[in-house]
Amino acid sequence: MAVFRCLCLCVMFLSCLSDFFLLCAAFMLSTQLNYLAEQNEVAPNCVCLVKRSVTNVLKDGRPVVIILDMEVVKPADQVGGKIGDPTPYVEGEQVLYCQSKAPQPAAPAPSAARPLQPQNGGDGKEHLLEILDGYLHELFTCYTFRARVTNKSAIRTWSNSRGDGKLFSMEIVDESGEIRVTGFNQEVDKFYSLIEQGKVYYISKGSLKIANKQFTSLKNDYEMTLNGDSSIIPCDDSQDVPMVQCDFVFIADLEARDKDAIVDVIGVCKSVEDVTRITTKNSREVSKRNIQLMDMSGKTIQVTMWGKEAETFDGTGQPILAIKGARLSDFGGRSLSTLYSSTLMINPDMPEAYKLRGWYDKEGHALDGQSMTEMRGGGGSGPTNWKTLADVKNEHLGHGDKADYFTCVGTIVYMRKENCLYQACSSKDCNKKVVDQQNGMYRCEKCDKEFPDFKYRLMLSANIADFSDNQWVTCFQDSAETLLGQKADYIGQLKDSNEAAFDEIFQHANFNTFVFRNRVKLETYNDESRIKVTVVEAKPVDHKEYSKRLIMNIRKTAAQ
DNA sequence: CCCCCCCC
Repeated sequence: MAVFRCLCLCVMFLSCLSDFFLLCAAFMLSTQLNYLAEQNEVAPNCVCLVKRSVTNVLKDGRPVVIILDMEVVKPADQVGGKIGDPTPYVEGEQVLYCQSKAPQPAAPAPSAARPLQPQNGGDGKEHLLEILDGYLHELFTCYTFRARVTNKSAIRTWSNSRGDGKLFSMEIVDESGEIRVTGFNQEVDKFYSLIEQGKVYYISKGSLKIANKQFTSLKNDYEMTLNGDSSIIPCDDSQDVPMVQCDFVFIADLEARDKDAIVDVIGVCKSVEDVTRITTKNSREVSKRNIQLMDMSGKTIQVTMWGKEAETFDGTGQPILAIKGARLSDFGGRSLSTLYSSTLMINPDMPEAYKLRGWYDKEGHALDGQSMTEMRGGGGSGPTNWKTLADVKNEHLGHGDKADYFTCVGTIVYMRKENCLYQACSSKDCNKKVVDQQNGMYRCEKCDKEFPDFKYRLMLSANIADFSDNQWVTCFQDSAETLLGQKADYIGQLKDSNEAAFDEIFQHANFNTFVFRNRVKLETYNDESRIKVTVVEAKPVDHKEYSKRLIMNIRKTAAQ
């Protein structure tokens, strides 16, 4: 079996080298072809047959073609100068470039074995496009790809007005690029069980169709459909066929991407939530797990994974996670969700993964990261949403339907001693304020009971400040005890017995600095709206982590 | 010829 190891791309390169209209700017011989240059076989105006090649696009749009296999069919000295009138390749003008426009209806395809002949006349370029287009279709129906299956879907059935059936799809990659391949009905029966993800196959005689970019992150304008003539044969000698190709987007850059974009991302799995079961709108039950992914931009984003992947995902040791083909959502600003078609790779053997691992173990681990996903109404597990007190006001946090949560570093500048303690129901788990019956009994409305005793609980109003602003906040029991450095019952005892010692606690606690996690919500009483900030948690400042975050922010500001 | 992809 003759095996041509190339995708459609090579047709363009045939044209670039052999036709009379187009001239590509940069060709490079791959190292195994160095001998051609060393033996002076490749010289200006020689005629070459390009058998295999890959292409890259430079930042300025110029294509660079790397030739993997090539034969000099006519030495330069037998050609006698330049042939025709080549013009520079202009982005977007060529059909056969892998990121180019869709093919027009195919012209009669020339034989793949026959060299492409130039046509005379002024409409040569358009005519050429038609011929090239024919070549493209020809390739798909004649040529054999030797490619690695990087993703294989489950078998799915459909039923709609146009009929019903079953299908599967897979993603394949070779040295020239990647493409999605779909098989329907009989092809499912014929090939599905043969295909193993990660393995290499000879795949031949597919049909060509235009890819719908809405559903794929693959870098190909085309897709292949298997048909009755198609064959798929396992390939044992497959070391040289590349692994999955990713085009990673920095997490920080996801801000600028469109909602619903399909993207490739890589990051450290910074934290993992427990798996949960949810019921969809179609009353289907599915497992779900959120993780926070962080990369070297110091940004984190929430990634939701589903089903078996959610159930089996193991985030211990904070692995590197690469996802090819995740969907960008605008939930919480920006978040990601995996699709059925996503490829998840844990600690993949990729340079990006090693770089991230090194960075994270050295410095990244100490960062909380700035999240692209703003969690609203989240309890304890969301990402840290660092804000200055000025940010809280400028960004109108808490003005939405649900409360907002933010974290700040704040210094206590004042605490109200008045009414900081209240007498609470003494029964376990009831913290309701009791009414002193003035007869030695305390009544709890919630429990609808009278008790001979009560417990002191704290509800402390504090004014905290950072460099940008200050803010009144309310602390309940645990956070108030943290701020005051004493237990509520002890503070209560002192209040009744030793006012000087009670005052001393407040003196001592003033001007201490904490990390505050806060809930903020607009509250309205007596037709007056004001922001109410409640401290959810107060903890000591981790100065090492705080310093690293400040340095990161300085770097970021300096880079702007 | 599918393209469903979930929940907050």
